[in-house]
Amino acid sequence: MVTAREIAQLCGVSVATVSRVFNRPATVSATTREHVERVARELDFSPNESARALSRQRSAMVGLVWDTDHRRPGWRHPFLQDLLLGLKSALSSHGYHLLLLATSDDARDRNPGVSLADPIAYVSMTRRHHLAGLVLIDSGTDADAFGTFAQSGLPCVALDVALSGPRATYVTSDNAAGAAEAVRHLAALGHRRIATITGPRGNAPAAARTDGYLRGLAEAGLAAREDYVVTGDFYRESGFVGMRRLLARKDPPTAVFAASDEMAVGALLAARAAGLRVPDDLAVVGFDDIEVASLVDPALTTVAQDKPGFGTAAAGALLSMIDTGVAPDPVRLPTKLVVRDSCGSPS
Amino acid sequence: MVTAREIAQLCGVSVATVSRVFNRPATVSATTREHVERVARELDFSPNESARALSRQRSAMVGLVWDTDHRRPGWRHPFLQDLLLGLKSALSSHGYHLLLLATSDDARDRNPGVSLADPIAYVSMTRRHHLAGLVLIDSGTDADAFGTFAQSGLPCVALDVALSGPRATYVTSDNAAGAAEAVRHLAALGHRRIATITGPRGNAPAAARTDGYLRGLAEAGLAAREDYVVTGDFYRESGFVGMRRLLARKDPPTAVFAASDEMAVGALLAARAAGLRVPDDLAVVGFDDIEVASLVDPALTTVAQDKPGFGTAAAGALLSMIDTGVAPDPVRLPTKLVVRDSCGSPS
DNA sequence: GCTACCAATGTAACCGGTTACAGCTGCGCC
DNA sequence: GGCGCAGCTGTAACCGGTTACATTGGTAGC
Repeated sequence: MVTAREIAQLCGVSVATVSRVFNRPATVSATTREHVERVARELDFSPNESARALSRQRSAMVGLVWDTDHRRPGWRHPFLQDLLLGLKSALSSHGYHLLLLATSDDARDRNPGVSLADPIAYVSMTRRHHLAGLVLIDSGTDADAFGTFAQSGLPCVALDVALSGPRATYVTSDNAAGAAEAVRHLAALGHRRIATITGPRGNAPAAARTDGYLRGLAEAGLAAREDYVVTGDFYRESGFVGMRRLLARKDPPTAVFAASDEMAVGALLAARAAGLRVPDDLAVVGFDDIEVASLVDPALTTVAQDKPGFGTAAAGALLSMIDTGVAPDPVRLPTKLVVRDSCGSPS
Repeated sequence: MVTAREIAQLCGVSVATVSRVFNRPATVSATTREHVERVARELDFSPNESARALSRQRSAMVGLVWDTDHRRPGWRHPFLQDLLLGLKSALSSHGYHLLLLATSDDARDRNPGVSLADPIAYVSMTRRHHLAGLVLIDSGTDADAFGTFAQSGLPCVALDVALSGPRATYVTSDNAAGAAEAVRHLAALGHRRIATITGPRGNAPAAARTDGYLRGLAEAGLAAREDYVVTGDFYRESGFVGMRRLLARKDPPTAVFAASDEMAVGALLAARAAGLRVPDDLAVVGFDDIEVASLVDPALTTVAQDKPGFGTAAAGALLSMIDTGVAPDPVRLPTKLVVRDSCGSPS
């Protein structure tokens, strides 16, 4: 690895000048700048990141806090891969890398009831590594943990969790609009008894989807019924159970909006178990557009989220916050209704 | 952030001693060691990682090279999330973090034909960040790129790509054994005409699965037939096309082993399109046990890979290589046949 | 011709640790 | 008593950059 000192010697200038060429090119005369740049290119020099981070008190890395819920080992993020892809490509174009922060499992064992094991440990790691900012992935319903981040003063952007602070913002889908569109779609197909299986209480996207469901009903001129709202937890099994409960109602619904594709799949299975045909006897709409949505039988009509968009939006918000020091407004990504076969065709 | 200097002052010792307490505790007398440890704990001190990396010429970070194939934008790793989970937990217990390396998309645009854009850029980034090692995820069939890593002298472990060198090793599933078991399972169900849809040429796991297929046939006392081997590329569509070609044979197979679940799903669809019932008219086995395997209809019998095992094995191999300086033997993870509904029950 | 100022560059302190080497102390042993 | 050695600790150089401040030379203005 060639150092700035060597470049400086070869060019007959001081290290300070070499450093300036890379950091404040405008303050260096064109002649020397070009000379240094040429030599640096020939020797394949680029500044050592550890030294740079130490000196500037700031590295070219952004931390990713992705702590899986201890109580739900089977939980998977519905589109982590696309998210990472989006993050990576947006960050790379600004020269940043993504550091996947890991706390020891010990911490999680010490705090068994808490989904995000130890926010303070993350903040401390962030400082020790001089990270430029943090991306926080929702890992359950533990809003307290996120407060620690917002108050830490570190630039951070949360995904699907409302976060606000002088240096904190978040990105989420326009969950309410997506849910409302789904419900209007069902209503347009002639359904009048439309139920919903919601996400867990305390989860912001879940709440927004329920709001959207109610709004969609209102927009379609339908009355909301309390007995048509059952609470799930985003997992498949809760969709199955929820659907079974809905079908046991006196006046069972003819259509259901599930707040996640996993639950929609569960609902599909429950319908099949009850001897109902989808979409003829029951219409189902999901939310997320995960990969399996197109594979189940019938293929699931669902509200698609802009998966890579999450990553690029998060990176964009974070980078602007790092550069300007002020938190941009929260980002609300548009959703898109993907019509497949689980609702039938317009009658 | 409190520094070692402050701890030293408070304890009335030199910074060197504080440093030794954290790095070579044995060389410090018990009295001072405990004193320093106590004060450090009270002030929540832990060494600054940038400074430490600079000084030691080695950071507590491992790089992840995950470059998606440019020619196949839709490609997704079958189990990236589990892999990361495994990696993260194994690394964290040794105090390491995972740095997701990103090259600018420019490089990829400059070298359009190459799946792994710019191995040299990755090696250089690794050096600049003083990374302790690299984890390489297979990103296509571009074996040349991996040679650059093996020769760089950096400790690196590849996933599903044979890599060897003084500081290089790899982890993979026991693909041959898994494939052989799948074929024996089909033979045990009475099938005598068993075909396969392979992965792409030049891909090591694909080749191993084909070998296993042939071995399985031999073990079942069945003769291999050239016209029962069609080449796919792991993607669903190639499974569809491959199955269609197999069904067009004079003497079509009654069972097929697909070298990936995606292709198995494609085969399922092709069978349905041809009016065949699975498993009655055709038995299908896949490989990977991705999430959709359990969701398709009929649920797919498949060879499951030890997904988090990949991560923990890779981390283990890498850490031991970092500590000892010598490359451990390649790891071959056992697979497990998961019997579902796509092959029917024993006749 | 002298001063004021600006642009370009060098000097040196600093970021916060690690570690080779040297110094000191106390002990055992001849 | 003196020597050697081991154990502990301090001193200071170093890792490789960044940047506040000083310095230099040149130019414009009066």
